[in-house]
Amino acid sequence: MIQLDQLDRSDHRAPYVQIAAALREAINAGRLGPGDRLPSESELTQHYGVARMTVRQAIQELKTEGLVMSEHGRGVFVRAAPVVRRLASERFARQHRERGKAAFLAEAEKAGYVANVDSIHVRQAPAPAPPAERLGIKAGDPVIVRERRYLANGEPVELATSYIPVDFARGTAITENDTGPGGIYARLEEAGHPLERFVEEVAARMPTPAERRALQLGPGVPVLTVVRTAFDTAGQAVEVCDTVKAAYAYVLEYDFPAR
Amino acid sequence: MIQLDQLDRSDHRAPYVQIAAALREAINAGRLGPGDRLPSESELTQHYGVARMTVRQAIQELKTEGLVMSEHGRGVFVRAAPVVRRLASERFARQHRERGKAAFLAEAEKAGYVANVDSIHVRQAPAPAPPAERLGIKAGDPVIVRERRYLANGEPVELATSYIPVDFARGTAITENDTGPGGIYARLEEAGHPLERFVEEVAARMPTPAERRALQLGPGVPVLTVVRTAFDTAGQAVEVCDTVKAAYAYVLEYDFPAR
DNA sequence: TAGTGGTCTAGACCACAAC
DNA sequence: TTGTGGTCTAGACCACTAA
Repeated sequence: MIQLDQLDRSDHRAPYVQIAAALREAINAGRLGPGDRLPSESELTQHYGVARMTVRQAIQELKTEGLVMSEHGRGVFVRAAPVVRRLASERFARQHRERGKAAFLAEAEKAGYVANVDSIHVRQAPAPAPPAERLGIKAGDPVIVRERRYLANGEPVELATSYIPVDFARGTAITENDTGPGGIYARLEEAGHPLERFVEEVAARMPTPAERRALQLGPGVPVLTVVRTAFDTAGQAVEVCDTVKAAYAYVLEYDFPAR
Repeated sequence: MIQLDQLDRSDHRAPYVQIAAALREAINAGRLGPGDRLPSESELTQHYGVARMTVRQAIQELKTEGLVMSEHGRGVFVRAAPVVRRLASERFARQHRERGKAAFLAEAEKAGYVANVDSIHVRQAPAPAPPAERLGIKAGDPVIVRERRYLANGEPVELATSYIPVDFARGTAITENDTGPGGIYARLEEAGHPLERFVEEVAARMPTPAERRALQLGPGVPVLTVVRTAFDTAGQAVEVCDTVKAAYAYVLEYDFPAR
């Protein structure tokens, strides 16, 4: 078992807080690396001379912080190091579209991981209020809804839902499962809507149970949400893309002038 | 006490899961609104006929989801709806600095809430590795470290730590508690470092216990982290600002061209 | 002072994983 | 079969809040 300090009974902090701190320190110092198993609950109860519930409370702290995850019958493990992907603002550069690459795939190629898309579901439906507002249409107006899930090295990392007013999608591959080289944005440009700018709204929250399942997230793991609105050169919003990303897998990078 | 179904002993779900589900449903259905107190632990143990730890585990679930927060000696309360603030990219526009406003205060004025800054702590110290790398200096080189906490309407919402190489700060108010009109960036520009661009790296994670205390976050509430690097017109990184924001209080908005 | 949540003990039985 | 974590019981004492 790894080296862990004993409890300091003169410390005003509760024993479970001290135990959690000792384990956290061991992880941060690298004595416990990604994927390593923590000492078992019975080892910890003996080492610290406390009841099992006290040890479990310490571990609960670390789970809530997203540092560790437990596997029934196997043990408690340090969460694997995040495969951090930087999504630079350039990821939507037109040159990628001209070369036939969609943004997620272009980024994957650069960062050296294997990207996949699955669960593609395309349908026409009435627009929900939040995307309708951003598109400048009325809630309930018909839109093409494209849902898909992105995987990196086989792990699900992002859920995305795009909303495109039917008028902009008619007669294009946007209504197909496979949108062809360059993806949705290439098709919109061909259809007379050259893109000028994007607006992204970034926030974070805890996932819903459905999102937890789809992204295979343990408890205590937050998600990043990004709502991107694409505008054409006429200033018209042509697409809203609502994404939910596993927070551990992403760092979003933005570059902007000081003016 | 509000209406709650009894346990279903034929249900395969654990009692604490059923109790959590019943309380969650009461919140979502509006029988328990924001700020309302949940039934006390003793009321719930009697109602469901279970041990106190079982009830506490159910409440722990809801805390992890960010639905409720507990107050020692008072009770467990449904969390109030978030007050969302948008921080547009323009918040660092030079015009604000010229008018003598720092970014946070300029944003507050626009959005109509009362902003405060407290716990300002300024010191000189060796640079930790992450900011040093972004500043293009060696870890351990001396930097001015400015720590502060931002409050909106009296609630703490953000912790910020800035790192400025001593060479850029010498002889300026950057080493003072009060940096004067326009803040750090105005002083850097006066000192011969006109700002050209910013890079922000955005991510989300669960807070550390210290961050939880400083931001008065319940367990199960994530934070947004933003690391901003400021570059002058010579392409030199002149400041790194590391911020931790209460996720419920922020939506970050970015605007960028399609190129 | 009464009621609330916070922490802790010392057991118990169960489900799951690995040998 | 052994060891792991998951769930639960029935108590205990403490710290905080409000009347």
